[in-house]
Amino acid sequence: MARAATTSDAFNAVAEPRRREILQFLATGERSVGEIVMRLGFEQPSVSKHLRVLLEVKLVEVRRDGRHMLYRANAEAIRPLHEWTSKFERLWKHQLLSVKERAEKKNAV
Amino acid sequence: MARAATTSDAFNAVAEPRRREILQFLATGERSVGEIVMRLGFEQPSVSKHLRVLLEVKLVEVRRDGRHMLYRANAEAIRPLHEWTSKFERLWKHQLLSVKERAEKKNAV
DNA sequence: TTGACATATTCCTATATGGGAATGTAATGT
DNA sequence: ACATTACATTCCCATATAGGAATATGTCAA
Repeated sequence: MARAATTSDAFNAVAEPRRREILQFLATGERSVGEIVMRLGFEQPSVSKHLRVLLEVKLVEVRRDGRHMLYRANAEAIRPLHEWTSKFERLWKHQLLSVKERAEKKNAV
Repeated sequence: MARAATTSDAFNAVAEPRRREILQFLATGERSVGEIVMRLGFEQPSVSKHLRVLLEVKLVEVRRDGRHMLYRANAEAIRPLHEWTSKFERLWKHQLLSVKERAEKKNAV
């Protein structure tokens, strides 16, 4: 089997750095494709293709306004990622503490 | 260009569901490859290969104990993902609120 | 040394990209 | 109707998988 499709879930969709940039920009508000192109400096077809992937996994939503397609982030779809990573929160806090303690012990000697 | 390598960063590494399962299991403590195979039921070579990817992006660390290789999660490496998703936290709380408000308005009528 | 156990690597292959270039489609103004 | 603006889609291709099967490597025990 090959790698799972980028459209298979939010995890795969946000693995692409440019899609993360687009999402972050959209977090500041609804934007047209042209505005995204202007801001991020990617090729227009590239932006359209990335938006399609984000749309398929519902990370963004669209509405038409005349000739413009206005995209907005759907933060709800990012929540599962946030929750998954949260499972490790306790662990990294603890691990950081351990490192700190070892460092202090060293200094004490 | 093709898709970025799974080993290019943590985002790409955790896009694979099985690697997420392995990481979660390792969050409960240090485990040998055999234990992971037993617990998750994947083929041993598959587990080894996934662990290699996780290792390359430093999501796990290893040490040898006799014939066993003991892997543990390095939660620190997951933090960037957590922080990236956190950027949308305010947004999804707000969006949820909007949905709720619309629902209440509807009920009020 | 030999055998058994534990893990890693290699080879193979179908599949899914992401970028670039070119082209298609939809909506608006005149 | 026609040109223009704003996006979307298609085609092509180099590249990177992930799984399965087979094999290699490393470690300990007798």
